[in-house]
Parts: sequence; structure tokens; C-alpha cells
Amino acid sequence: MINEAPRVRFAPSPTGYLHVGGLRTALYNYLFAKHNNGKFILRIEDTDRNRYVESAVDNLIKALKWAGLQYDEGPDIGGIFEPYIQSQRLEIYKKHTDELIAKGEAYYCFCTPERLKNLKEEQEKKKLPQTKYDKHCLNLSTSEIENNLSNKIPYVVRLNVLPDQKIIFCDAIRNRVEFDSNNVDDQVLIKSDGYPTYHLANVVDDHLMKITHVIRGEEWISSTPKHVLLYDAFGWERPTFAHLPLLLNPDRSKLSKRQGDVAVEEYRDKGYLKEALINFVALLGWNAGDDREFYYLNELVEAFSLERVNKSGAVFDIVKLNSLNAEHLRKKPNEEILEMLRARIQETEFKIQNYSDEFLLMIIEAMKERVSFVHEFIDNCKYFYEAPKEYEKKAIEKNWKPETPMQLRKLRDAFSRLENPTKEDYEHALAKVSEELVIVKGKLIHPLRFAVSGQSTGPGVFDLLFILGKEEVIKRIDAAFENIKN
RNA sequence: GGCGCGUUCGUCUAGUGGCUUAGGACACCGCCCUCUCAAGGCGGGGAUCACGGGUUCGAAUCCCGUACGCGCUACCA
Repeated sequence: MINEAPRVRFAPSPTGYLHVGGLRTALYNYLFAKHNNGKFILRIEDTDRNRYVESAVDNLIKALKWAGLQYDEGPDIGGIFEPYIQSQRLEIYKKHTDELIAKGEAYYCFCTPERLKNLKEEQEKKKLPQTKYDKHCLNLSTSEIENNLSNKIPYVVRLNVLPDQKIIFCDAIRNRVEFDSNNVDDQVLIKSDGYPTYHLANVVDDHLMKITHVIRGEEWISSTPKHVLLYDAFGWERPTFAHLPLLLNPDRSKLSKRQGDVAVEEYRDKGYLKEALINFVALLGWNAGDDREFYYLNELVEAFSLERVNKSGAVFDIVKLNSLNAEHLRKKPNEEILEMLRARIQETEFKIQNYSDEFLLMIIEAMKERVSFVHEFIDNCKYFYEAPKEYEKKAIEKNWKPETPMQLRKLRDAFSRLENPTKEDYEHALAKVSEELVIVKGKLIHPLRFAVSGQSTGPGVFDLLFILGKEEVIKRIDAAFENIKN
């Protein structure tokens, strides 16, 4: 196993969407695989028929691909160990379970849900430290079992956990972890519907698919003893386990839907860049040991190592995500932003307009350092797309003094005399008017921006004028005389 | 309750026995730049390294307890 290229898997259960915690697990698996020239595999763990969700697998795959985490083997692309969907591997689990039963490592259990429920209640009443199955069916004779089987009495298959064993395993992130087998229940391996539980399916598949490293969330650490026992029962070599710290809500509980968005799809739809989400989520529990915080996916591959993953949970801080999004957006070429902006425009009332690339590119250049999201190239500067319908209330007083209309009229007239004005032409014209009026340029600049955009903030005013064009500028100044009442 | 895992600024984190008066980032505040807002630059406040014992000449760093938090405790993953 030493020096062999690692094989890792992301094994989500299809619940309808990709959880950001799942994204991070997938990412770490991907990074580890790619860093070590190994393989990254997607396997669908759909052994719970009660939780079956239509098209969940498609969503999962779509979200993973959107994020750029391309796997080497998976349900839609196949691979040498297909199928990669557990519900299509039922015979495999059956075969391996039979083997375990033959070895005495597992046994049939015909207990009814009622008996199980009573057993549990009794144990709770006795204030036993833990509730466990009492191995009742372990004592069934061969003929009893055969009889039950031929009478089609529903059954499950349980793992036969021997008492008083120390179960020790190594975790790449937490080092040595030890459990007492007395605390491990005779876990159900095959459910009465014939489907395997996660514990069985995961071990069988990981072995068959030659998975070398099991990198998964910390919530699995408590059930790892069962998995270890299974590897031993089959006589298989154990993979290396690496249990990742949890992603947390602001109140430090496990990241959940109740306290904000958890679906990758929601972040995508809200306008987060995949680069930012990946970068952000990578840093939640890992760092290279230096001060660097800005990474692209390929750079993460380069820098990643399991040894530098933290042990403690990390709060998902949306504010920091936002700032990373802004940073990634600023670094993007304008042409790329243009594509995204056009897509966004299609979602607004401006979709019927026919904006030129040149025009939108100017907006992007002017606004790039003032936005955090692509949609803010629209939302934060509607005035580029339409004349202001209203004027920022609290800014009127500051920007619209009694003498303002007179001064702006002079400016308007100066502008109207310009021919195909450049930015500089506007600037010179304004300088000249301010000289004539014997006022500082600011006295003209701020009311001008306000008249033209309806806002008191925004890009440099001469950029604003140039982008809008002379005709529109004059129209808007005139409109302002009508609309702004002080 | 039992078992397990964890605990450095509000948050993400650096730190693997002396380089640490604990460093960086986000957020917050101030200054510079400046036509505004940003971006950028500079600076500030903010962590008795959960607590208590040890080990050591010396501990955020090693050991032991305690507290707190979280996870698991299903015929769910």
C-alpha cells in the first residue's frame, strides 16, 4: 500500500442538494487526491429508501461540477469499479453478508420492532449507561433460523460485536482513537428491506473500490469502531481514516439549514463565485501554515496536506465569504465578468435592452472596485441602465442648495457646447464654469453627480458622464431641475 | 445519561518547549489618498492562549484533572 497512488471518495447521500459541509469534504478529498496524483471518486450512498429524493443525484453532480471538483470515477462517467450507486450493488452486499454470517461475525435477527422498542425502554428504565441489542437472536439454533427464513419472517443481519475488546484506530487528523467494544452495539448490517446500512455498504465498497483514505466528517468518528470491526471480520486491510472538523453555525452547533443557507446551489444562485466559495471553505479547517488566504483551486491542490487540517470546528462566517467574493471578483478579467453580467441582466427588467459590450465593459471598469457581487453591477448603479426615478432622500439637502440650479444650468450649457466630449473635455468644461462662478469644483461636482445619478456615491463623476453620454447627461440635468425640490 | 472529539482576539487562524511585550486575515475605528463611495496604503482597539495542577532553568506549546462546547448514541446517512 505504501507509495501507491491514493484513491479517495466523496460519498454523499442524495438528500436533494449539496451541503456546504459536503462541499468542503468533497474539496478536501479532491485536493488530497490531486496533490498526490491519486484518484477522486464519487459514490452515491442511497441505501435509505425512505429518504429517496427525485433528481437529487443530478443536483449533486451538477453542484460538484459547478464548483470544479471533477471526479475520476462516478455514476455518470463510470469507472472500473462501477456501479457507483449503492442501490445498484445490492447483490454484492448480500454476498459479503453471507460470508460474515458463515464466519460467525454476523447473525440473523428476527426480533420485531416491538420487542426492540420494549428492550430499549426497559434498559432506559434500569438506567443502564447505554441501550444495546441483547444478542437474543445470536442463540437461535440452525433449524430455528432456517425455519424462520423459509417462513419468510422479516429479519435483519447484525454485526456480532465481541465484548471487552479494545478497538484502536489511527486517525490522520486526531492520531490514536480508542473505543471499548462494550460500548459498540450489534449494528444492523442489512435492513429488513434487504438494503444494507451505511456501515456495511461503506466498508464493502471502500474495500472493493480500493479506497486508501477515508476522509469524512467528524460525525462519523463514533461509528468508526463498527467499520474497523468489519474490516477485521472480513480480514481486509483498513484504510487510513481522517475525520474532518465540523462546520458550525454562529452559535457553534453543527451547520444547519435553520441558521442560514447551507446548499451550495443557494450560494451559487445568490451570486457567489465558485472560486470564492471554494477558497473560503478550504480555509475552514485548513491552512498552509503561512499568512496566505487567497487561492485558486489549482493552488490549493499544490498547497494542501492532510497533516495541516485542524481538529476543532469552524464557524461559517458569511462576512468573510463576502469579502473573499469581492476579492475574487476584482481579480477577474472584465470580459469574464461581462458574460456573468449579461446573464444577470436577463433576470431583470433590463433584459429587453440591447446593451453593447463596450457600454457594459465601461460600467464594469467603473464599478469593479465598488462591488462584491456581479448583480451589484446592476443593483448598486441602476442609473447606468435608466434615468433616476427618485433621488436619494437624505442626500438632497447636502447636494441641492438654493444656488445649485443656477450653477448647474451654466454647467449644462457648457456641456451642450461640447462635441463628442471625452472625460477630459467634461473635466475642463467643469473647471472653467467653476472658475467663472468663483466656486470650488466640488460645489459643482456633487450636485452634478446627484442630478445625473440620483445618488451621492459612485464612480468618479467624469467617468459617469462619459459612460452615460452627453445627450443623456443633459437630459438628466434638465430632469433634475424639474424633479428635485428642496 | 454513556461514549468520543475539541477548547489561541467577535470570527477564520499562525504558533509543534526559549525567536512571542502571542503574528496574520475578516469585521470595527482613525489617518492618508481623494470630487463622493469604494479600492489601496498606514495605524488603533481587541486573546490573563477555557480553568487548575504538575514536568521543566523555561509551556499557548508536554502530562494529569476539571469545566464548557460539540458530535454520536436508528432497520438515517
